[in-house]
Amino acid sequence: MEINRDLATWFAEQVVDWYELYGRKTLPWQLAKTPYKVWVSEIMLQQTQVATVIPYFERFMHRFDTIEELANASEDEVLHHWTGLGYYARARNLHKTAKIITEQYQGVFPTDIDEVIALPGIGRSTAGAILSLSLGQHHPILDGNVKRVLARFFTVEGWYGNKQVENQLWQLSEQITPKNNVIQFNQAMMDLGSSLCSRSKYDCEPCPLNARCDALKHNVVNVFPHSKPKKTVPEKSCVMLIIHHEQKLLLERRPNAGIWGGLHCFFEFETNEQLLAYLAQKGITESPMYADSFTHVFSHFKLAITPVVVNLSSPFQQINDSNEIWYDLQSPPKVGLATPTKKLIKDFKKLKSAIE
DNA sequence: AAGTCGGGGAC
DNA sequence: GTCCCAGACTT
Repeated sequence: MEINRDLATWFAEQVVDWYELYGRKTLPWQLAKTPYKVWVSEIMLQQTQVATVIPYFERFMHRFDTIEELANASEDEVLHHWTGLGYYARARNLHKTAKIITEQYQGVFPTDIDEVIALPGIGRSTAGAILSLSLGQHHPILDGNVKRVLARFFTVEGWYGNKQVENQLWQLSEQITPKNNVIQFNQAMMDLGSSLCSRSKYDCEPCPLNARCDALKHNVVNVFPHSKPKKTVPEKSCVMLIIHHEQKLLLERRPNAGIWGGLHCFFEFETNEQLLAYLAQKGITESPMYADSFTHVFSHFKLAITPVVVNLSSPFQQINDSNEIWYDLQSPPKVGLATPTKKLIKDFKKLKSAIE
């Protein structure tokens, strides 16, 4: 879709002028801006709202104040600072990339867009955001906010999870992004998308683009962007084994591939029979105690979890699996925890007294 | 092109 | 309850 040049110029001017008056300028990653800060913020902000990110960002930057500091940390500690944010591959890729930058770029964040896109966890939009926002380089971006503004302004049909639709939106973003004032423009598009042009609570009256917005003109703002075709989410169930001995709980580190990759969790079994077989195989004779199950909800399925507590009278002689740790309730180790694990640890005393 | 990967906030 | 959010990666 080819955009009229005058329209593109007008669009950019409107957006930049609006930013000067109403845009966000004092978010934690906007103060004393560096590529490192913008990079960390962009990764945290993937599929995650600004308000949720802010406290995580502050803690993360306080602990890892340079790329080198991050590169030298253990993956467990990085995941520890990510606990509760979700999409844990983001944290592992962030750590991996910090090592690459330290080793291959002398600790300096690369400034070539193709080199940046080649880094783990950074795609075209995030790379464009980092280099434009921190260094003023001329790159278009296409996050959820920009997609929504463009889909409405140009009434782009179809769900933008679809590749065809996304390509079309990229072409629009390329044409609309101005050579001058890229920093203000890109930031403004995200601000606009998350405020006046939000999905449900949009407010067109004060919008700087309302004079020429196609969706507004045809009174169809509410149906753009077209939403994702829905389907029912599957429900699964599992049993989580909490092995307990003298204020210590046994956890295992999960493989990086799959759900909760790299995080520490209780032993998870699909069925109670599998759990009992495991106890028998380990020679554990103390009887398991069953607590009330609860449901943990993911984007793509639900998981009904039944906690099972076993009080060991004497601990295993040795832990021969390096992925297993005794989690000391008195002095908790800094490792990544899945949210249900964190909840179970927090509620452990209550849980225990309820079933004994 | 479709599926995977989280958790929380808004409604 | 539903939907969505400053997406990237695997298959």
